[in-house]
Formats: sequence, C-alpha cells, structure tokens
Amino acid sequence: MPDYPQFRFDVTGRDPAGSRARTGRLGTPHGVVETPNFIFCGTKAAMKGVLPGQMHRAGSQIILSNTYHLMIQPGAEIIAALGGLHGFMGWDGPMLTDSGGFQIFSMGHGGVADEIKGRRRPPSEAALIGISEEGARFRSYRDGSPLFLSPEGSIDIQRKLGADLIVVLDECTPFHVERAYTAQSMALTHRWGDRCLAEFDRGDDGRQALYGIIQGGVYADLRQESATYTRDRPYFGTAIGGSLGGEAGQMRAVVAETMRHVHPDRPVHLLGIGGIADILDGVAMGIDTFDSVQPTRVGRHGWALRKGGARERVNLRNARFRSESGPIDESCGCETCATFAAGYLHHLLRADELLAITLLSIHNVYTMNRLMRDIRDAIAAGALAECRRAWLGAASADGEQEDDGEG
RNA sequence: GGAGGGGUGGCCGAGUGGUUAAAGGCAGCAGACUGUAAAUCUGCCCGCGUAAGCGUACGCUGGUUCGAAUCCAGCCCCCUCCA
Repeated sequence: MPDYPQFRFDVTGRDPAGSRARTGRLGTPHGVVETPNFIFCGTKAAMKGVLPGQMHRAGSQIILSNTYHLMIQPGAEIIAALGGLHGFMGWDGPMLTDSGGFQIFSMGHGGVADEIKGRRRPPSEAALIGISEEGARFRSYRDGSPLFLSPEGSIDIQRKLGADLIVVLDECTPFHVERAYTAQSMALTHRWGDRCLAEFDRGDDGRQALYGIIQGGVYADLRQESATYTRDRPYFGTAIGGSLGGEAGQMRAVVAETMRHVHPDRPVHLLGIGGIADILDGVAMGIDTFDSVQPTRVGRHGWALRKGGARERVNLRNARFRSESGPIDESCGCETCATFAAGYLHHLLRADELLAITLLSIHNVYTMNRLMRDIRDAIAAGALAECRRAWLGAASADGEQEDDGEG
C-alpha cells in the first residue's frame, strides 16, 4: 500500500480562537503548498488567458487540470511524451488533476448550480450514456464519440499526466435525488475508490499522492459512513465532493458533519467551492484547500472580486465604471490594479478586447491568493473573525445567511 | 431631363391589408455563474403605469377600407444608371 514518501502534510498551527481552522504545509515533489489555500482551475492544461509566470506573480501556489478534458484532447500519451503536465504547460509548481468524475455528473445532470437550483441546461443529448459497476460511458464533448472511463483508466491517465496530487474516480451525486440513490451512488464511489487505490499502488513510483473522495449528499449518516471509508484507506488526502445542499447554511451543516469523521492528519480538500464567504466558512471547519472556476470564470465575464465590499464582486461592465480613474480595488496589490484604472478595464470589456480577460483573471487570482494569505495569517493570530469582517464587510461578518437576491 | 430602386423603433435590417408596439442583429441597462461542454448564458430595452391599461409610432399630407408600416394620390429626401 502506498506511503507517499515524497509527500508530507504538517499542521503548523491551529486557531487559538477556538474554531477548527488550521494552518499547514503540504509538501509535494514540485514544492510546498501553504494551507489553507486555493487551487486554480486550468482545466485543459492552461489557465485561460493567464501565463504561468503571471499565475506565480499573483501568488498562486497550485493549479489543477482535468482528466476528462485531457483524455479527449490531446490524449494522455501526448502529454506524457511532452514532459507531463508540468513540462507540457510550463508550470513547475504543485499540481492536482481531477479524476473526471465531476464531468460524468455534470454531463448527466447539468452543472452543480443548475442542478441544485432546479435549472436545467439544454438537454444533454445523451452525453452520459450510463454508469455501471465497471465505469462510466459517455460521449465526447468534442465529437460525440462514445468513451469509457473506469477507475483504473482514470488513475492510468492521471499517472501519465503526472500531477502531484491525483483523485479517485467518483460519481458526483446530484442533489435532487432520493436518499436511496445517494446511498447507492456513495457505495459505488467507495468500490471505485478501492479499485483506484489498487491501480495506484500497482503503478506507484512515489511521484504522486492519491486523494479519496467523500460522498453521501446531504445525509449526515452517509457522510459519516463515507468519511469513515476514506479515513480507513491509505489515501494521502481527503476530498469532500458531491452536492452540499441548496444554500450556505445546509452546506455548512453538511461539511461540519463530514469534518467530524475525517482523518485528522490528512489534508482535506473541498471540491468545487470558491465563494469568499464559503471559503471563510470552510476554513473555520478545518478545510485545507479549495478549488473553483469562479475567480477565473467570473473574471472572463467582467466581474472583479473585491475585499470588503458590499458584495463579493462588482461588474466592471456597469456604466458607473466608465470614467472611474482609480483601480478596481484601492487595497489590491496585483499587476492589474498597480497599472490600470477601472475605467480602462470597463472599456476593454466593452470593446471585447482579450486583454480584459487576462487583466481581470490576474486580479481575481491575486485576490483569492490574498484572501488565503490573510486567512493563514489570521489563523496564526487568532483573528479569523476580524479577517472575515474585513473581507465580507460588517453586513455578513457573522456568517449571516446571505439572501440570494433572486434576479 | 429620362429610367429604376429606396425612405421602418439609437443604428443596421425583416415585414407588403388584420394574429404588428412591429422579427432578427448591434448598441444600451442589469443579472447569473462554485471539482470549466462557459471570452458563456439570461432578462429588460417607445412614453406613462407595480399591473390591467392608456398614449404615441414605420419620410410628410391626404385618401381607400370595418381595419394600413403594408393599397392609392401628391409632396419631400436619398441612391444607381442613361443623357
């Protein structure tokens, strides 16, 4: 069984103020990730619109890519032949690859938010052919050709991709599904997890570390069972996946319950969560790492993250920014804010200039890294509450439910 | 001077008797986005009104008709070709 000689996770501090928050150092063959931290999504072996050097300068320590997308294009063999993900895309820091499990889910049921909120994307055109004990059959998003991904296949591909941290194949259980299905889906994820572990061990060369995934939907007992499953297996880290509920309060409850049963000495990753308030919540419950497309996607859509505003982000396309001569965020130290006025970003967005995407992505990436750094400092200083207030403003400083103003 | 084509909501542009406050696109005003099928998608977009609704509206002026952006007449303006 794997023992991950080239990896470490050391808890370096705990919140003296009493929350479950902790700081740590996650050591990989490509460097250390200070935790809590955020993992940026470079799905197809690229950060959209941002160079590796710009990611570094924005304070990023780790990024991720995706098995599903890369197996379709260009294929794991090509990437392996071109130096693995690190050499291929020119990123020399720590990396994680996702297993493809989320895509199986999102193609079958729509994205997480769509599914939770009862929205349906246009019919998925049988993108998901079926999930069986063996694995998942689905159609390529590029040409519709039928593909198959098994637990062993996912590990094999991830081995060729060569990220430091890799993840078991799971079924990301939908929210609007009966308990029986959630339980059955969780059990399948566990069986797949064991197969991933066996395949991982078979080819283990010490360069990668495997995360198990906890499912169980919104059901406390299932989450406990799933957390216990991962705790009792030789995974390096623990990931919490699946739908966490319909709103922030339920998410907190589910994560809190799950965290009670998680292996205490392993790094814990909360899959797919990236809102500022959500991260502050998660950190207080002991989560070590997060990932989300949010910072980069909303950036591409014209929104800038801001510290301490009335809302977590502002839409720079809005007319009020047209002649704004100051930076997006006075307190920000990113390359974008150091050089450009908000009014300039506004113009670039309106003019459909590609530079807008790069500049806003850099700002949002920097802002997330700044948030995580503030959080790490705050934990050490026992000042998480102050940190929360500084980031969210007085209104939502106490973990108040934010009413999701319906549009 | 002759022949032909055309003038539609901020712009472009459908529409040739009713179901047309008038397709569609752009621009504009906002919104959504959380393990990226996403530089994507959604709503609004003549005026007043929360709405029902009312009022204005397809170059101008008349006319035909139960009913006109659509048909007829005159006028104004624009474009192409021939002199």
